[in-house]
Amino acid sequence: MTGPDLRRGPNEALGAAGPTPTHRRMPTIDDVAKLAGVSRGTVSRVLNGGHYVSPGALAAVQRAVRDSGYMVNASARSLVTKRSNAVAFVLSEPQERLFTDPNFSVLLPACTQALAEEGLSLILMVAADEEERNRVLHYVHSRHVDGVLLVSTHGGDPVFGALQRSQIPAVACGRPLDHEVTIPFVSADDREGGRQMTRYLRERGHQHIAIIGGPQDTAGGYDRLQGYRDILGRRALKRLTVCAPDFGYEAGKRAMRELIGANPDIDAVFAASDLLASGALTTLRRSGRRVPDDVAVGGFDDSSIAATSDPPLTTIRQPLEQVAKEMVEVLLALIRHEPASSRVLPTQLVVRSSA
Amino acid sequence: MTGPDLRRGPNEALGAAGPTPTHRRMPTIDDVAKLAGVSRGTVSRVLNGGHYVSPGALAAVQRAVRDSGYMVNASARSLVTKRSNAVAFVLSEPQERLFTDPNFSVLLPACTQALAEEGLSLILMVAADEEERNRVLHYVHSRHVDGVLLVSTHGGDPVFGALQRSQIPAVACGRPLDHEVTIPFVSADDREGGRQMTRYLRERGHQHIAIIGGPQDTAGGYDRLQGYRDILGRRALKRLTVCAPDFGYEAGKRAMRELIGANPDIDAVFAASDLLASGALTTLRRSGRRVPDDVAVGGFDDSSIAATSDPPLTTIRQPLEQVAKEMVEVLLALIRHEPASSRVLPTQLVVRSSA
DNA sequence: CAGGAATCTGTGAGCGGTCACACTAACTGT
DNA sequence: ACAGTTAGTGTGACCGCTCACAGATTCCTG
Repeated sequence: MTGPDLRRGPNEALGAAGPTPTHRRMPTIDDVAKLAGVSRGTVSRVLNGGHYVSPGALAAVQRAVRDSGYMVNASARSLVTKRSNAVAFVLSEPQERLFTDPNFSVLLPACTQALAEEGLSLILMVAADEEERNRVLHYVHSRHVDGVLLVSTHGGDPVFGALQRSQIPAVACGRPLDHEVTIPFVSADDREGGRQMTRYLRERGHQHIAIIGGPQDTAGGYDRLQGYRDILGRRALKRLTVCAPDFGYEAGKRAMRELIGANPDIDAVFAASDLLASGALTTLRRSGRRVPDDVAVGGFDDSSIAATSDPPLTTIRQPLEQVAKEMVEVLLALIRHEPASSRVLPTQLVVRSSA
Repeated sequence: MTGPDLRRGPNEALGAAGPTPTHRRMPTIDDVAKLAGVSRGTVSRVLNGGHYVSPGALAAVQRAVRDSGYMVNASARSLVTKRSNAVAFVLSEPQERLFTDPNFSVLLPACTQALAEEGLSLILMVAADEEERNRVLHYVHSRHVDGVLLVSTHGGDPVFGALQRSQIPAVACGRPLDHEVTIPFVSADDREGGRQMTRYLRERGHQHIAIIGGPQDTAGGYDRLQGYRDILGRRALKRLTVCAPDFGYEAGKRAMRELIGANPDIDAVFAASDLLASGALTTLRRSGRRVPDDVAVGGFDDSSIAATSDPPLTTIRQPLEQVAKEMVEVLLALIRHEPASSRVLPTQLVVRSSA
């Protein structure tokens, strides 16, 4: 005997913006069942694919759902299915990165998008310091989320190990440098990208091709430099190489200053990121050199600033939207206990005016 | 890598992946209770503040929690408390904005941070088109989240109305232009900011101060232009005013071209965003004008590009970290059914080299 | 036309917490 | 001494859903 809907306020306001003082109780699956004249089970079946439901019941339930404005209660469902339909996007980096690195600004919405298409939502977490890292780990471990998308460039990040130990489905963005880490990853082919740009600069006839490498404790920084060396071999002199401590604009300015100081007849520079390249551009302009006439500049990422810098940057395109999509794919496979492995996506040379 | 695939049956049914066989069952509150030799209720009390618990029981429970690796199940808790401890960050804008607008890159992590400090997590949602908007609304309405942080600049956004009708706690970033909208908001004082910059340019002795206004269907675009007019009054000639269709770089380039076409003796420009200013810079450089000697340029936002553009931009600082913090404050008040109202934060002139 | 398969439906038993309530025991004040 | 607090505890009733199972139809198919 299920009692009728008592103790609801007399307030029947529906669409109107009428001031409803107390929270109107949300209709439950039982309300819908009663309204449709069927059982809980049937409503549930309709809600989960509609298999084994007669056309009549289906229609009745759908109408009841519409009429009552019913929405399934996520907590109740998660409680029994043990699936939260949410994924954590963990940024295990100092805060500034989110501020400055344009790559996140495309990776993040792309992941949101790809997840949304699968009915999953993205929970953003930043793990800059020890305390935040613990909070994130605690959160993840208590099964708030079905999986983790991990963005951390620097090697030796403790989050990798912790995640790995806890058996939670996780995918990294970019190849983890730490060899102990077996979490699958998705990344662009940084090394080949480095080769592409270096090859291009050499083919354009440049004789003194310098490189502003990224931080060597990141896969991107390391691999791009390797690609450069793959092409130039021993011709890649020490004084043509500077490694920046980060991928940012200021670092690019400084590195470029160092380079022209050490080697004034440089006629080309490959910077390991667009931001570095943009900094290099500034230094070159201030030193009175014209780009690309005196010095050609190549970037990496094809981020938004590549097109808006002056001159627009010739760069290596990282297919970040694709990276996001595949990260989600791999994570989904992991969540479903299907086999999944790391993926490396091809890069592409984008020629603009700077080289 | 994971070992061979041991799934039973090739069933590919939707969501019908069986109960995960390998997962060892997470300890429940009953396990902890048994381990500590107390009842469920006592454990629950410990978990929720520890009031009315004897020191002995407290210690026993804490040890049991530690030993068993227990973590509370969020779904179970949410089911009864009706609180999800999550907040949606809804970006109701075309995708590109997240890509290009540097403001989001500071607002977003700042909100994440502020929420995390209150034990809330941030769920990122992008509502670019009709379909996505419905998905977001559906999500929010089904009480997945306790509240919504809404970022939408353009007036007439249907999300406002929908959110308002549904009685869900919500706070907007930036003043909604639509007068029907009563959702509280937090924003910088755009109008006063516009006055500050215009006043500064006038005080520096500039005679022909133009403005590149933002889109007039956004509060920022509209108010900054009003601020400019507050100072210049009728001296603000039509041919000194151009309104860009968005706050972006390209729009700035184009607008600047229009301005110098219509009025070659412009000696100062106030751009309604740093990105617009940056575009103006490019056009000015190409037209052979020096900044700030020939033309002074003022921006707005004090975003990351302000410091890295060439020359560095004199601009108006929006306290976005503060905006984020106060948005969370207001939202929290709303969630707790405490009174809360909109807040407008002061802006600040930041002098660099461009003006 | 019997009988097995396939379709459709309702029911009860949880999922893992919280919370109100009842109860005990020790501590008050008069 | 007795009632009245107050601290500390256990219990049962949910919260809203899914899922396995059993029962009831209908649909073949030999």
